[in-house]
Amino acid sequence: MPGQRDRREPAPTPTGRTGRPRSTSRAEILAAARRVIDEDGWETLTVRRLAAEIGIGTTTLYHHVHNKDDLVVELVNQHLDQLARPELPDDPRERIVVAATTMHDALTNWAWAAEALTADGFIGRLGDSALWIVETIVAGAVAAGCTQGQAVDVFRNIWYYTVGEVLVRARSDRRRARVGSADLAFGLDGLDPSRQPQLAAIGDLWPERTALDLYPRVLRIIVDGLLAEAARPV
Amino acid sequence: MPGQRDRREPAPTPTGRTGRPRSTSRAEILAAARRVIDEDGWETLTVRRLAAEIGIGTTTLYHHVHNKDDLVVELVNQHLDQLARPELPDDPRERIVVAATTMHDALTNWAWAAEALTADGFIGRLGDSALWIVETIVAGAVAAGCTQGQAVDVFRNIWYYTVGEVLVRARSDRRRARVGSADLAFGLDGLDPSRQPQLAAIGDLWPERTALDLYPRVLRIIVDGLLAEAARPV
DNA sequence: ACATGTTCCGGAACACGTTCCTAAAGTACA
DNA sequence: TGTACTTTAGGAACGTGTTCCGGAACATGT
Repeated sequence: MPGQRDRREPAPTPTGRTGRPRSTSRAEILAAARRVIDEDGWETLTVRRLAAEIGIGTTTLYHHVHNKDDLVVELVNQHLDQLARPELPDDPRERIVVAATTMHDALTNWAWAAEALTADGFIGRLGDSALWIVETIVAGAVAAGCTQGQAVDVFRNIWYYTVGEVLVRARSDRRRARVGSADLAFGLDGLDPSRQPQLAAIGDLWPERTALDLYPRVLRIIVDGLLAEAARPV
Repeated sequence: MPGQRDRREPAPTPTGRTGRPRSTSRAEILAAARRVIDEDGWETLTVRRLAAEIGIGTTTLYHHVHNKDDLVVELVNQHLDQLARPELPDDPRERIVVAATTMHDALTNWAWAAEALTADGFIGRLGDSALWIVETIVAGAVAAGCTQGQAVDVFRNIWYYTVGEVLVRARSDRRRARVGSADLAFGLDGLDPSRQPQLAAIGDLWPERTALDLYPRVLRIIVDGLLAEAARPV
């Protein structure tokens, strides 16, 4: 019954392979996904929509991709792949900062990438293309005097902070878009000054502060602190 | 407009009300949700299951709760509410650390609480019971010499780090439980030593390092750094 | 008693991600 | 040519969160 589709079957390719030939490829799926996102936005990327875009059955996707998370992680990988490799400074500490900032910016600029961060064990699914960042940070920490174990800690904690920053910001943006008001996004209105005097006093300062991008500065603070702690004899 | 903070009405409004009386209450729903989680685990908490537990129609839930996220956030709020208020030290810096650690521990100990963190604008939906933490941190920063704006920054960045830590750990745990192997959880096996020499060398050190709980120490580093930066004249 | 106004309940239905299972479309060998 | 084997395709169906809308259940007015 199926197969009456007008999709051209790929070349016969009599290369020793047996079984039914694939009608589509993982690459084609990823490309279509990017197309959907670019054209109609991240929110419209559903499995069915994606399948329709290619002209294949919905469930056929699952023979090329484990699940949607997998697909998104792959998209982010692909995206990080095309990232321009920044010039790395000589100072190991600065190398760490540059590498981390690169990844941070890449994740922030593509809002939908934040979705991938919540996928189970995202880091573990990074491709070679993104691993250079991890490698750079760990190597930088070692070069700065850390043991290997401490270097892992350095990366992990940088990663924690980065993920949190990207995620919280992305989620707050989404809520702000839905609610409409920037103040309401953080809900710091209508609180009791007698119980939360400082918060009540701050009030409208909050959204204005949230607009600031302090990532590089705070990142430096964290890196400095971690390296200093590692150097300190226990 | 949403104002779910000032919802203080357990009584079903005895008199003067017109219309059909409620057959259930928000409180009852929350209690049932806790019961389901405690008995059969967080994963089994579905909208239908919850409704069945109470004996009401599935969609009736949505007249008492905006959506499932809302319910979870409320559960976490309720949970933070019952948290023992720790004794706060005199040193403002230490007060910050204690407050942040309290929230961190609360979120880590209840794995399902991590789910709430991914809800849009979680902080903005915190109830009075949890706001004391925010207040404490902000007030502590001010007491330590920060301007109000800097105090907001201090809290925000502590929050970023905390969310990232909790979330990444929770997600890694989940993946590890599914995959089985601890090494695979971070996927640092089978990488190319010529391209990622440091990572390849580290190998099995990773899971062992991940097991460490460095939150308090790194938190202190961040707090110290942020306060120092705030004190530094620009 | 009946109509009106108001509030709440819940079944039907939808879109989503995902799994199962059978049929299709090839190759390899008789 | 036909039969066996192998690999892919995709429809049916499930469980999920969520919305719509008709009607039930009350208080009040006539």
